[in-house]
Amino acid sequence: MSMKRIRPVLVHTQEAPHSGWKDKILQGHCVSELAKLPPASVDVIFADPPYNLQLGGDLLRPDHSRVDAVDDAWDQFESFEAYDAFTKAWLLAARRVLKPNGTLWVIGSYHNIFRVGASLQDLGYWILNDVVWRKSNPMPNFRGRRFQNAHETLIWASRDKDAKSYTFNYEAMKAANDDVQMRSDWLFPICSGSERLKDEDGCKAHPTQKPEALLARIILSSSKPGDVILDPFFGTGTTGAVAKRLGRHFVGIEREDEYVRIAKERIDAVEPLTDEVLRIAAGKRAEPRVPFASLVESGLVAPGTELTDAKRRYRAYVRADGTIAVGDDAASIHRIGARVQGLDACNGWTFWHVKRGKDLMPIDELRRTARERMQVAAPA
Amino acid sequence: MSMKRIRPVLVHTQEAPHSGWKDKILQGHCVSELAKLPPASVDVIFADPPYNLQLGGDLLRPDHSRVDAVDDAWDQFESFEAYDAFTKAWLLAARRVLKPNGTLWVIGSYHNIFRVGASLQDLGYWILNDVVWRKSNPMPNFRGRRFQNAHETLIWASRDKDAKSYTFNYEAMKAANDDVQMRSDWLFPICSGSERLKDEDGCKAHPTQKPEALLARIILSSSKPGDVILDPFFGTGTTGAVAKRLGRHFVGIEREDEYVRIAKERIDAVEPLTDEVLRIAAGKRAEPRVPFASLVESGLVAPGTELTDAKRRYRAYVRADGTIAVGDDAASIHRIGARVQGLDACNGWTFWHVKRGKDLMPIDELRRTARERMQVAAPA
DNA sequence: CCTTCACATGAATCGACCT
DNA sequence: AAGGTCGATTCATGTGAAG
Repeated sequence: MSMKRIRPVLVHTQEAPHSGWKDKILQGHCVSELAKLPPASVDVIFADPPYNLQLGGDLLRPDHSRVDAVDDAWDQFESFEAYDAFTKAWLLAARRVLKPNGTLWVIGSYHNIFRVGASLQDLGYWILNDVVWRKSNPMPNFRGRRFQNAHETLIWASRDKDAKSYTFNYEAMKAANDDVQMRSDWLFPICSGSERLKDEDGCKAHPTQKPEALLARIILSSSKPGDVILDPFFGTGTTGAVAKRLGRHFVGIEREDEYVRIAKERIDAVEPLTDEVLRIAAGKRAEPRVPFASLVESGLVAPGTELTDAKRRYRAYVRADGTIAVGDDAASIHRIGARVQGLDACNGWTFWHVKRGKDLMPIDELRRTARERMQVAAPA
Repeated sequence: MSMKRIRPVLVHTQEAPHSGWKDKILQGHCVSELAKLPPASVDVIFADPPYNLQLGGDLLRPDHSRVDAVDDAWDQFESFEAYDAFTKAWLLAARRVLKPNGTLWVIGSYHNIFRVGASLQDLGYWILNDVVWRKSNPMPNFRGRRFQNAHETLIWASRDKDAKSYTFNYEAMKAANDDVQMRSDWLFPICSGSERLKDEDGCKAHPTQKPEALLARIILSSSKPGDVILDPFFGTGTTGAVAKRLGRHFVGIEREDEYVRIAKERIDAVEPLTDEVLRIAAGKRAEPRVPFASLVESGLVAPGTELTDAKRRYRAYVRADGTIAVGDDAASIHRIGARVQGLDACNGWTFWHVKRGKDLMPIDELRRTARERMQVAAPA
C-alpha cells in the first residue's frame, strides 16, 4: 500500500492531492478508494458490507492479492476465509483514514456479523457497544423452521482501546429517549413505501437500502455538525443523504455506476436543516468550567459564608482564597465534602448549600448565575 | 479429532462405560468431562461460557457505591488468542456429544460473542438464528459514555449445515406469542428477587445466574419432552432445574464444588410438571414506550415544526435530534414544558400541541399513531 | 392495612485537564 | 509521561422500614 500510488480522484481543484474530497462519491472498490483518502481525516465510518458469503465480485486479501470468486464448489472453510480476508482488508483501509478519536459503525446479520466483529477486534478496534436494530415490520419466516429474523446487529467501535475522547452525544440521546438513557436496542421500521428508491420498472433500486431513521440515530449520537461521515459501501447513498440533511459532510465509495447515479441525484435533492435545528443538546460536560474561587472573587459568595450539606449535618466556612474550612482543615469544596463524609470523592457543587431565607440552595445554582454572567461578558 | 475414533454408542445396557450419565452433574473441566460422555447422545446444548470481560478499575455509581463486577478468575484470559483456543476446545468437544440433528445454544455479550460465533462457524456448526435477550431492567451506564448495555446475544446453531431435522416447536412458539411467529428478540427481566440464589451471607451465590424464563423458552422451542439437555458451564444449575421441570433430562458440567452443591440441592427441590401442554407464563405486555425522537425519526413530526401549549402561550420548535427548543434552551418535551411554566415537571405529551388546520392537536395523538404502527412488532 | 420512602443492586471492556 | 485535581454520572425492581 505505497503512498506513492495515491492520486487525486474525482478532484475538482488541481493544487493539493487530497483537496476537495468531501461531499463526493468515489466510484471504485472500497479498499483502493480508501487508500486514496488522507489519513486520520474522517470522524465516523458507517459500513454496510455485503452480508452474503457467495460474493460475485472481487475479494482482496490484506495484501491486496485477489481471491477467486466464491462458488458452491468451495468448501465451507475456504469461503469463510475468503470473507474474512475481504473484511480485514476494508477494515484496515478504513482504520487508516479514521481520526484517532473517530468511531466505526458496521451493520450485519448473523451470516457475517460474528466474523466482522472478531476481525475488527483482531485489528485493534475497540468495541464500545453492540446495538440491535429491532425491525417493527420484519419479513416473516415462511417455512416455519426458525424464529422470525426480526433484527440486525450494529457494532460501534473506537479506533483504539485507549481512545477515550470519541464523540457520544449522551445528553442528546437521553433527551431524545424521554429523559432516560438510550439503550442498545433500537426499534425502527424497515425501509419501505415512498422512502424506498425504485428504478424505472418500479422495482426496488437497491436490495438492502437502510432506513434513514437508523442512519439519523447513528449520526446524531456519534458525530457533531460539520464532521465527516464516510460510507465505504455507499449503495444508493442513504448515509450521504442523512449526513447532508443533518449538517455533516459525507464521503461515499461505491462500485456500481447505477447506484452512484441514483445516490447523486438523491443527495442533490436533500435540503440541509438549519443550524438552529441541528444544535446538540449539551450536558454539563460541555459547559465552561467555573472555579469556586471565582464565585468568591466576583462577590457571589462572601468570604465567611457558612456552607452546609442538604441535611445540615456538616458545616464549613468560605475563605477568601476560594477554599472552604472545617475547623483547621481547609481545601477545595470537593476535598472537604469528601472528607466530612469519609468518602474518596465528592462533587462539592451539589453537596454544599448556602442559606436563602429558611431554605437551602446548592452552590451549583450560584455557579449557574456565574455562567450566565460570563455569557453576557464574553458571548461565543 | 479423527473420525476413526467415533463409534456408534448410545448405550442402553449396564455393561457400557457410559451408562447412568443422565440427570447428573459432572464435576470437572468442561472439555475433559465432555470427552467422557458418549458421542452423538445429546439433543440440545446450552452454554453460558465466560464472557472475557475486560474491566478497568473500580466503577462507582453516581451515589459513590461500588459496582460488584464480575472479576472471578475463571473469566480472565491472556488475549483474544487464548480465549479463542479455549472456545474452540469446548465447542469441538461439545460437537462430538451432540446428536446429528441436535442444536447448540450459546449466550454472550459483545465482549465474546463475535469470537464465539466465528469459532463455531469455523468448526462446522451452522447458525440457525441469532436471538437477542432484551433486558427489561438492565444496569445503567453510570458514566454516560456509551449506550446502556441492555441486551445479550444468543446464537442457535445446528451441528452441521445439512442437518434439516433439528427440533423447532414452531407452533408452540407461535401460540406462546399471541399467535404470531416468535421473533428473534425476546424480552425478559434479569434474574433477581427470590429467584436469585443467595449464599449464607445473603450475597448472590453466582455472579451471572440466568433467569429461568430464558432457559424455559430455549428448552421449549428446541427440544421435546424426554430429550437430553447438556450444559457445560452449569454454574448453579438453572439449565438443570428448568429441564427437569419441563420433563427433559439434563447433564451438567461444573468445576466449582460450591456451585455443584448448590445446583444439586436446587434441582432436587424441583417438581416436574406433569401437564402435557407446557406453556410459558405470558410475559407482561405493557404499552410500548415511544420516545418523542422516534416521531421525528419516523417523519410523523418534521424538524422545525412549531409546538405550542393548548392556550398558545408558549412556543417551541422541534429539532432533528428529538429535543425541542425555546430560544437557546433545548431539551426534552418534558423538560422544556416544565421550564416555560416554571414547574418542576411536566408531561410534554399532553402539554405540547401541533397545528392541524386552525386547531391544535396534542402530540399525544401522534404518539398513539406511532404505537399503532408499531403494534406489528408484538413484543414478547 | 395501605402508602411512601430509603436503600440495595444487576455479566461493565464507563474521564478530562492541568501541571 | 505521570500524577493530582476537578467534578460528572443511574434505571428498574425488590425489600423493608416508616408513616
